[in-house]
Amino acid sequence: MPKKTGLVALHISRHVGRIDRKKKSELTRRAIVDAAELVVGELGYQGASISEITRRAGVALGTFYRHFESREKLFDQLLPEVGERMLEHVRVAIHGAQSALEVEHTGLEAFFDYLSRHPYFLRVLSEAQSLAPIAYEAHLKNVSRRYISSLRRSKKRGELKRLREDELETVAYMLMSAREYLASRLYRSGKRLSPSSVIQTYLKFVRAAFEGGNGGT
Amino acid sequence: MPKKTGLVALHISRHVGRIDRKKKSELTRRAIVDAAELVVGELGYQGASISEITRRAGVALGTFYRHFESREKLFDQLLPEVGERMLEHVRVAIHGAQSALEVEHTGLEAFFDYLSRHPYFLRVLSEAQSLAPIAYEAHLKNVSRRYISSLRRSKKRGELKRLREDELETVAYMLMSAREYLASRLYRSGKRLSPSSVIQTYLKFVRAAFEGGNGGT
Amino acid sequence: MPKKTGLVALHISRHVGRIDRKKKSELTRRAIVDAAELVVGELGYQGASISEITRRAGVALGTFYRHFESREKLFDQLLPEVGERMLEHVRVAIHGAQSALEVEHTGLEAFFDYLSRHPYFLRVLSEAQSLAPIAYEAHLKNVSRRYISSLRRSKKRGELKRLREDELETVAYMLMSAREYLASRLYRSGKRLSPSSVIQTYLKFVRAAFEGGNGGT
Amino acid sequence: MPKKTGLVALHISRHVGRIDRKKKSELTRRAIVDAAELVVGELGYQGASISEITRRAGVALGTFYRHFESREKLFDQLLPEVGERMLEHVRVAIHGAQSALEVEHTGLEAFFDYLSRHPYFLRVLSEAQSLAPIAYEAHLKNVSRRYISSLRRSKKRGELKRLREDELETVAYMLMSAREYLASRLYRSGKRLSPSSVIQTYLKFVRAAFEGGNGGT
DNA sequence: AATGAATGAGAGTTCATTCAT
DNA sequence: GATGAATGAACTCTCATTCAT
Repeated sequence: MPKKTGLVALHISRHVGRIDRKKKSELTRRAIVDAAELVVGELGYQGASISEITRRAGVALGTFYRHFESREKLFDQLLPEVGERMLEHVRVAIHGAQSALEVEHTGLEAFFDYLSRHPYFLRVLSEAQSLAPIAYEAHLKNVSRRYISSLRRSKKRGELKRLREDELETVAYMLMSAREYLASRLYRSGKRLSPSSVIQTYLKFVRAAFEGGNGGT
Repeated sequence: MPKKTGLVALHISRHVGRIDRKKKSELTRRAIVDAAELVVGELGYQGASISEITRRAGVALGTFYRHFESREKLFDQLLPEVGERMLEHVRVAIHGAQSALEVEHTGLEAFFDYLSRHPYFLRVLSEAQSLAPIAYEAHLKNVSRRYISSLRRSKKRGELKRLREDELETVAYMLMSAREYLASRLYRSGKRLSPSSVIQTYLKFVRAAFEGGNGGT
Repeated sequence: MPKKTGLVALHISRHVGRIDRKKKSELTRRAIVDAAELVVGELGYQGASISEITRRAGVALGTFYRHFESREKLFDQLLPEVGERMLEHVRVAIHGAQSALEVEHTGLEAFFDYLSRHPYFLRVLSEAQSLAPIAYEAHLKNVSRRYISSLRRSKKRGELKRLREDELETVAYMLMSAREYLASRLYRSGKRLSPSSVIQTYLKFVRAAFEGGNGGT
Repeated sequence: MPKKTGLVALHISRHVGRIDRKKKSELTRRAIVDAAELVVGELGYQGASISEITRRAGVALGTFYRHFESREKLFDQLLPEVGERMLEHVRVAIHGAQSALEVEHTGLEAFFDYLSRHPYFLRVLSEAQSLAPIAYEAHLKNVSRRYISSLRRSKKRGELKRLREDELETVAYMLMSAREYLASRLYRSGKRLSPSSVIQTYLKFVRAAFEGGNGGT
């Protein structure tokens, strides 16, 4: 019995060993991604050297290259990955919203809320446009896909009478860029504006476009 | 006599020399700025090395430091300087517009027109947000000051009833960011959208916010 | 009973296991050596990383260090080991040759034949001179020992009248180097010469030195 | 006068300045090449890191890249450059030799003489075959061109009756490789042989092939 | 005996900046 | 003022080797 158990145990321990290794490796990868978000948030993509990232992640420099092909490849993955966490936060918040305008309202509040809790995210997002364009495109796709289909559903429910189906994409991009930009204004530099007043103005603007009858053209 | 003449001549030549020098120096400086716009437009701020910029400007590397304290300082001045040329183009176009909406319409068309004529400008503009933040702020100030006071004038003429005075700044930022962003979409990457359709949607959106009665809150 | 059987079985299996293990271990070692020849042949000693060698051998990276103390130690053993296979091929071919000249002729043909069948060998051989000097010396010793004693036997049979006993070593080295070098010329780069014409010239050269009366000094 | 002289002096000094700079730059380049020969001679191509080479040349690391595009490009130029100095030494020595055999004799002695005076050259030469193949080819071309035309001239003078015109290239390669190889034997590792005895055997070998009537085929 | 994630020294290369001319 | 050779800190990336499993 002990022998068999021993063997079984061995068998298991081997198996467990592999799982452990894989798990540990996954943890290391996550540590690097988290450190990268931190460092990019503080120093920007340019200042985010591999040595600084690994130093903060608490791993050796060479370890980086077991998890990412290159610095560039990390940056290609960083925003989509941490962006997904932000999206999840917003998704939860807007669940159950009754109208397109409510989605805008709750969504923008949730976005601002996420930013105040994750101060590093905004720089990861905004610098990506120039410095990690592949990541930015991927993230944008993630966001715009949901955004556009949300607008479409609203239109099918009878809202957004002014906007044609084929205009929803441009509208989505305008609103996403406005949100991102207002966020930059709020959470960086001067900060002369308050989140709530910005939200109010944004909503007023959006309401005008979303409500009312057919807007022509 | 010859001496005196010589001296006078020298004096004159010195004087002329100074004017020439100043002129020549100014020309050199301009050559560097122009080359910088070109190089940043092609290779981005990151790829714009001093040696590449001076090579294109046709001056020696060391000459750069006669005109700019450092690479960063050049980048601090680049966008405000070339941005002024873009603004002038737009300014001329919107001169004589009768309403806020017409300003928007003519202004956006002029902006797009400028971009298609100066393909390097867009990258200088959009990358500046991350890579030359001081320049970006300065440019933004230049643009927003004119934008906001234009909106104010419209409001004084009885337009923009929905918007309160203190909301004009936020509105201006939203619209500037939307313009810049739509430009990125149009003049880079996929280009699935046509300028005119984007302009139409943009205007419809803006019209909704600009026209109509008081929008509450 | 089941227990005892179990134990016996275990004992047997252990015994068998040991033989198997030894065999398997030897197979693994051979797999690594073969992979190393392949990789060095393709990428050179410099490009032959442990990870590439083990990848091609189908074993884990760490397994390498069960069989070789270090990368360098592998390279110390590689050429002598694969060189022995080449030598065997030549040995078989020259068996029964009637004169020193016939040995030269058949041997050179067999050498060229081996190279065309084992395209990886030549690089393992020629780069070893710089990059695996210990291996090169060992291989050279293997080759020259046989070569010199073959020349000696010929001399004892009355051939090679021009050459003194103490000159045979230098002659052997000259001929070996010429062979290796001609092989490089033939099987690499330009290949403007044909094997048979090179062999003819080589033999003419050797014949002159091997035949005829005492050459003086 | 002083003024004019001053101006002239200025003019001259400017001109001289440029020449000085160019000269100084050329000296720096030469210092790097010399250091590279030294380091490759001691540590081999593999051990010849840029940092070690520049350290010995007494210049900053970055200076290297003002004179060579890359480490590889330096290695492409190193052997042809230092090889030319060796060739010059040999050229002077064989000047006035009366026969092909005398050329061989004087040339080999001069080669060995050069090697004993420039102990670093041999490794630069022999490792180049594997580690700087472009340089090796270039050097070989330099050497073989002279060698082959020297053999041709001898043949035209009635020597080398055994060898056909089209065999001279193969013969040249055989002899060059034999010389290089014998040099390796003499100036590296064991050194059991003396230069003079090696030269004697080499010459005996060559004499057999060079002299005598038509050797058939 | 086999595994493969982790390590970290060290490589080649870039480039903003300096300064003697 | 203009020049451009020289500088060296800082970067990304490689890979032989170790060792816990």
